[in-house]
Amino acid sequence: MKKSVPSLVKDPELIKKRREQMVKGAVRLFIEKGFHRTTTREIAKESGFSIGTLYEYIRSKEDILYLVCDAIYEEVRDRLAYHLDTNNEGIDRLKKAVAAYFQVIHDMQDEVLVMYQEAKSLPKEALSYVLQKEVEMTEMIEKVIRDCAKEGVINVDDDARVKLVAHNILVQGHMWTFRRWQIQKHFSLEEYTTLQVEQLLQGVDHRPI
Amino acid sequence: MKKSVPSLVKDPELIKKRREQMVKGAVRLFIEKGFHRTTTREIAKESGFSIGTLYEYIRSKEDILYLVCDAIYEEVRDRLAYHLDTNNEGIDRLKKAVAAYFQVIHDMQDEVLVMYQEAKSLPKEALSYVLQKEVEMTEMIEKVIRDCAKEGVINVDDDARVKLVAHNILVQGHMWTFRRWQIQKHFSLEEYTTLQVEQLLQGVDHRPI
Amino acid sequence: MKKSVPSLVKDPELIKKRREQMVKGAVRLFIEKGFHRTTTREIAKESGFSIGTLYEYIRSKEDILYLVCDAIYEEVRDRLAYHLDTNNEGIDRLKKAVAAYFQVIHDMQDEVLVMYQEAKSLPKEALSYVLQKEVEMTEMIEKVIRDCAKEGVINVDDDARVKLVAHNILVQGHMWTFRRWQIQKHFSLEEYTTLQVEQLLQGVDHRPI
Amino acid sequence: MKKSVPSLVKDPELIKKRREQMVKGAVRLFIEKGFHRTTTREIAKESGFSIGTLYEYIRSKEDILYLVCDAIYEEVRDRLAYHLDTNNEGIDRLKKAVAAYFQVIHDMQDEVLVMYQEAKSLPKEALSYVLQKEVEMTEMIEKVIRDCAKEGVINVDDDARVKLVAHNILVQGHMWTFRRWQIQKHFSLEEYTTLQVEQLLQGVDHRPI
DNA sequence: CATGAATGAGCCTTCATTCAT
DNA sequence: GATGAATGAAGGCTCATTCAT
Repeated sequence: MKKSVPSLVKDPELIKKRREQMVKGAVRLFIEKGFHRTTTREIAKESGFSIGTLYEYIRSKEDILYLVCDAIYEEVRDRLAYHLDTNNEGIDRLKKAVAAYFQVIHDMQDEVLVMYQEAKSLPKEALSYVLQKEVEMTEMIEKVIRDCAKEGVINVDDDARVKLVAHNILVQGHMWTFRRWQIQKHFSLEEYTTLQVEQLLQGVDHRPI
Repeated sequence: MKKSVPSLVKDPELIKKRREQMVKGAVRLFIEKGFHRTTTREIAKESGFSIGTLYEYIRSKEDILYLVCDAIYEEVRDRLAYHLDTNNEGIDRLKKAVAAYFQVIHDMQDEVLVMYQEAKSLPKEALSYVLQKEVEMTEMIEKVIRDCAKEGVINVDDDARVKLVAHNILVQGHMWTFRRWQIQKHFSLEEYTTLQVEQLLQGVDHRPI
Repeated sequence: MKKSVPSLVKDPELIKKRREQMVKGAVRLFIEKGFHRTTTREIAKESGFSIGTLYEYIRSKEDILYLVCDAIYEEVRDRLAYHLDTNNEGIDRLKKAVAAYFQVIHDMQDEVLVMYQEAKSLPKEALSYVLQKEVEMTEMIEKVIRDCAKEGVINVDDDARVKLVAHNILVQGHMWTFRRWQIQKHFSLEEYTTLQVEQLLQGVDHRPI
Repeated sequence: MKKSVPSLVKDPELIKKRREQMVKGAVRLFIEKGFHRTTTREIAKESGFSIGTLYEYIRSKEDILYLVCDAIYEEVRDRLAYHLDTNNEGIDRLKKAVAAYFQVIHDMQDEVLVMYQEAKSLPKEALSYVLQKEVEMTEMIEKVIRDCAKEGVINVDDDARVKLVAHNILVQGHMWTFRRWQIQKHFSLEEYTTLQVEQLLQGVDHRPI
């Protein structure tokens, strides 16, 4: 399911290492000036090698964007998965999940921003792969909601509503970075999290015991 | 507060007319291929005049982007304002506002998408002007919420919560276009509106009498 | 049947003029260092305009090569046609034709050399168009042979032989430029022409009265 | 008289073996895409070793072209020499020589084509060496003609005419590959050979007894 | 005012060659 | 001797912008 970017270099260890450098450098630059205004030479330099070497590990500039988006998604998902793993019970399961998710987004603000703003420049096929990750993220959140519903701590009758709530949560995460110039002026992350959870819970007809 | 784009042409009527052509053409192209992949030549052609003429009415390509973003925001705001004008009472005021807002976004899906995706490429100053419009939009929604609160049909105690709810509504509008590949597969606009309003109302602790 | 190279410039007069400059400059450079070792920048400079302007009149470097080959063939053919026009009778018709052809090749030695050496780098389709010109040239020579045969001054029974003789003549023309480092050391153009005609005539079983 | 290409490797056996691989691979690629469009990496791969190894046996890409041209010439000449060795008498000596030469060219069509098309890219000095082989070939043919003349089976008075006829034969060989898209459509190799010999013989004033 | 030809900085990418392992 | 990762000069091409007509 994962699209692999071909490389002229054979050693897989080296490919991994160099691509990590590359992604790191590219993210820094994309954050600063966006994908289109960043040149491949700048990326090479920021990554610590020559333009020739850069092209030993990718075929085109778009490959870098794909690598960047892929890496960011991977990290977001891994971090989230890690936090969701903790055994929470009852309504806490959802609360902690939201908090964890918001925290991950917060920690990776710039990266998340870049990814959502530049992914559209991906070639069609690559874009599909990346969007698939978004679907996976949604499903992770959906699962938490469904689990809570099964336990009876929240009341979300139909599947459509589960989907909607999941999307809402996801988007409220993005909102923390996309509207930061407004939101973060008024709320700390904790406040934001608390308030959104309250909104959410009432909304899903949570009845405290 | 509005940033005016200088033109070499004097006749204001003409400026208006030409820029309307220009924005219309540019939006079509930006929707299709994005700001960076669209050339000024293409914009001129799509607008129905020569590249030379194009530059009689703007100073740089970025000016076009500003004009486009400005025009789209203007239209969204105007349409929304028009719908909010209708005299609604009680909780309907909010319901109708949300519905109207979602409808406007729906009607202008492509334009909204383009604006939010490309605005980041605006020069700093121009970006500020455009973001200001976002603030205005938020305030329009905030006002509706506050009015409802005053009437007592909803219960939003503090100002922070008002802001948050307003932002949530706004963002749920964007979500309708940004995640359309997911959302619009599962919901019609009416369903989406109904469900989101339900979520919202429960969330703002609306107690039906 | 002629493949036209698209241009961004509209004025046909200008296109013609600029392309003539371009072909002239390119031929000079191709003669000196070949197609692959000549850069588009050099061609632009040699033609007297900027690289940007160059690309207003062509789409790719290969277009230049096509223009060059086309122009050379056109000129060779036109010159040849002009000489064949003269009313000759009897065996003179053939003698004069060969002489005229050799003379044209001689006058355009460098151009002919370049064309035959570089045409292979043309994209497939363009190559076909150019090879078509070669066919036309062959047919012109074939006609002369056939006319002499009809008159009875030479004796070439079947069509295959006509073709062969025509090709031989054509190739003996190329030989004058391709093997010049050998041939032109030993013969003047007149000597070469005389000798080849002699060979040719005996070969086609010419019986002097 | 043979220009030797320096190698970093000492073992002459190895040099020979590797260079044979190299030439074989390079010819395949040159036939397919020409010298300039073939990369050294491709040649290394096609030859079965690494780019690093390739450069152990040559100094530059042009060395490969030289090796290729040299090898092809060598083979053509050897094959031709082998066929000329047979003891023929009278006019058969010439007939068989031409037939043998055409056959060799026919058997090595692609190689011959490549050599004549790419040799021009050789550095000046290397080109001289290669052209020298052409001279040798011409001399081989000249000798056959002269031998026949001495025997009195053909009548070629002066040396100039011998040279010319030799060149004609040589070039008619090339013609079989260079104009194959025309010639081979109309003639089989036997037909071509027969017809060309007829032309030739009549031309050199052959009087059958 | 309108036109469109001219400009050239700058971009992405390739590839012959080197050299440490 | 063999390998292949690293290098960077150089090439083809684009496109925002200008300016003479």
